[in-house]
Amino acid sequence: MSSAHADTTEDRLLRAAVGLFASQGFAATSVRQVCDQADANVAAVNYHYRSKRGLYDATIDYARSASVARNPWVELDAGRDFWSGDEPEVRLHRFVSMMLDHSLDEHGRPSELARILIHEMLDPTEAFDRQIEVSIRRVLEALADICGLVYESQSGVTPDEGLVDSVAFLVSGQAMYPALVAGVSDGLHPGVSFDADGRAALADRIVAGALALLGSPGNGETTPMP
Amino acid sequence: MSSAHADTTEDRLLRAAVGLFASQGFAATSVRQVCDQADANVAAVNYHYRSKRGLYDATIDYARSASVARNPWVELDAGRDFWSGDEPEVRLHRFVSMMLDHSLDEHGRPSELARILIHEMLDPTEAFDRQIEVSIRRVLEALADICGLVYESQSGVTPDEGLVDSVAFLVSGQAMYPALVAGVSDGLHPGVSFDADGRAALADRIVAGALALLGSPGNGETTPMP
DNA sequence: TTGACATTTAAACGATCGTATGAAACGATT
DNA sequence: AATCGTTTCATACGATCGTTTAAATGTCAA
Repeated sequence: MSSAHADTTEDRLLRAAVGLFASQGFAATSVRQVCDQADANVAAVNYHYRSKRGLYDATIDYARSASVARNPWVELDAGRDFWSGDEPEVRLHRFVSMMLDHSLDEHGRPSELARILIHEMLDPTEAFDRQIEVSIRRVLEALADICGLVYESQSGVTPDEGLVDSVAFLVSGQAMYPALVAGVSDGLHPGVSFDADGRAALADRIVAGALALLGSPGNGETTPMP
Repeated sequence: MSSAHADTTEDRLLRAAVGLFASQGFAATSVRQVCDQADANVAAVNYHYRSKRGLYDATIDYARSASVARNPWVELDAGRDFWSGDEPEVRLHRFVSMMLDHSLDEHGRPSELARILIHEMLDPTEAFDRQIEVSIRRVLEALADICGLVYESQSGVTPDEGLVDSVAFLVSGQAMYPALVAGVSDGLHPGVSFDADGRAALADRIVAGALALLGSPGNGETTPMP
């Protein structure tokens, strides 16, 4: 498989920018840094993207497209009905796994998109209101929706919104945290790995904890098998 | 009690720096920004702290002292024996509450120390190896220690390190996440609040999830004791 | 080959960066 | 009042910032 990057100046700029913006944020990354790493002239950024912020906007779209290409958000586009054939617990597990797959790349390193999102949450730029917030909110709302279905299916009554929102919040924190710590995790958290196996174990435990909070049917009972 | 900030130039520099470094990080914060906000001359930083990084180091110590003064890490200094009179579950709950109190200030806003730590985890400077990593690791090790005690007290056997490390990791993620999202949380997570009541509810649920993973006796029947 | 257009280039713009300098202002001790 | 060490000040250094300009180069239809 030839992943065959295009080698236009625009693409080289984007590929350099996504790494630098992800690791340093917008303000701390200089146009010259990007151009040096992309083997491009300093003026290339302003020619192809109008300004540094134009490049940043394009970089966010690029990072998101790449992340979605590797790992589509099937639950988001499908709405509440698409997966209705599956039990809510299974849907929750798959959704958490997807969140982890968006937070970490295939090598267990933090994904560039996730790092950009974290930078924007820590120190928002104008891109937050324009591009970031909406996409994050869609994920969180879908997650809360699934948590509500889990609650509903286990207790039979309409969900307690406070509990469901809290659980969705805690689950999203657990799924986002690896993207924050994986970059320096050689030192911290020596007992946790973020490769495919580690991610699967993590997803299992995040879901187990969430199910317990949402009123799991029992510890010793059978849990749904995928 | 007169919290009576000293009004020396050094203190004004520190108080301005802790806010700016917390919200923008080291690289994106300029010396002139700090001096303007502190009503000090541009040369004041280099006179009192040798360099921008000298100010940054002093700022980290200042933020940590302030955080510890508001909320001491009793579990950290006490080691394994001090609280041995309490049940491990109680110790875990108190420790999680302390982590949340270090992540958020009294108004439910992200604490400055926590934001500096997150910036350092996201984009480490030399201060990470020199000051940050050790202090984070002490907290995480204490947390893992308590999780191990919980596991031990509930299953009666020596802890499974993989499970205990994972739970400690997930708990730390849940306790750190509010510091990341509280700054922009007016939009995201509308159903979750970070005031005193919200924090208490959060701590309850984090602990409940952790206990479920560590094998809580409470849900169904007690797990067999050898 | 010529002409029209797209892209790249070297060079420079003013602004701001971290830092350094030397003189002025200050406070405490003779 | 004179002196000395400490702190603040205006100012400036070289480097780098984002951005702009005009000329050089590449591309391709006519």
